[in-house]
Amino acid sequence: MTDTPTHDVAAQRLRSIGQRFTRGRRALVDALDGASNPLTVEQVRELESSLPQSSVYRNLAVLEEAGVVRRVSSSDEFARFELAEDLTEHHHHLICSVCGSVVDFTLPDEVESLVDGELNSAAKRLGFTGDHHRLDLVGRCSDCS
Amino acid sequence: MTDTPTHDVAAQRLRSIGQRFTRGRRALVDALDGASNPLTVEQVRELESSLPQSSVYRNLAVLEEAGVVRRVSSSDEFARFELAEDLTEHHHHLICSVCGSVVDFTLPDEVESLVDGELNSAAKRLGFTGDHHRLDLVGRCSDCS
DNA sequence: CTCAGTGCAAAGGATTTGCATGCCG
DNA sequence: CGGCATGCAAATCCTTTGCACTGAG
Repeated sequence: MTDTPTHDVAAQRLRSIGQRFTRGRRALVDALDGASNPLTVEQVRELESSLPQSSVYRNLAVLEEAGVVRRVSSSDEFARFELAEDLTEHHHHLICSVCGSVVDFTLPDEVESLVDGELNSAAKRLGFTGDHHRLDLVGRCSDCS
Repeated sequence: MTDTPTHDVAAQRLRSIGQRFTRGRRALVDALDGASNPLTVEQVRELESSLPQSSVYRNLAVLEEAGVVRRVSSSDEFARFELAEDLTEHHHHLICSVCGSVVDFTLPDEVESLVDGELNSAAKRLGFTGDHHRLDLVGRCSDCS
């Protein structure tokens, strides 16, 4: 078991910060890898046979630090997590302002390039060092319309 | 006193949801109006002679519901607030991933239109009703570089 | 053996809420 | 007067942390 490319990368990045790729962390990566949207801590725990929440929080923090996982903010009070973009694909989020649900979508490459160019020039102007952009559409999902 | 256009709009929107434009709420609007960036609750309280925090939270919630104020999420655990965009100007945020500070900036109109078009077509495709977009650049501010 | 990882339970901290008082309409 | 707004303090609830235990190397 293991040895999907995602597992390999996760293992390597963890190792590079002196951390192991344990069973619990594998479970987290698998849950996020299998989901098509960012997951809350509770959603992860439902998917992965009730891991203790403290371990989920702790390991998500470790995975985030290793650059395997990214924290996503929505409109509700729950933190959500997804795999880092270089393990998936650059994408954006539709965020429901009523229920907080988050759905992924992508944009054409030309649009991405244009946006990146504009953002970087704005950043430079303001003495900011850009890392990545965050482009979301806030509205209502089909359930909450 | 009062009767800046912003005050008028705020008063009207509050009235439309059956709420008053009280002194405390005026203070919040003034604080946000005077700032060039989104403010945390504590920052608001420093600016406006120590309003009680419960009132700040409660009134920001009311103002948000009235469409006068918008909640902004950063990379830290503090909620930040700014005036609604139609009371200011459409803009974006540079978010420092280290200290959580948020700085406003704008993009050329052509870019905005293009992005909106793309987002709306994606939203339609997914049964989502778009309201507004959120385009931020995450990186490091000059202090945290 | 050693030390990171785990899990439980308790603590932390931003935010919310209950309730008595005060003020605007 | 009547009801919304206020302010204090206490409660909430997501998240973090302390500590003893377990397991991999």
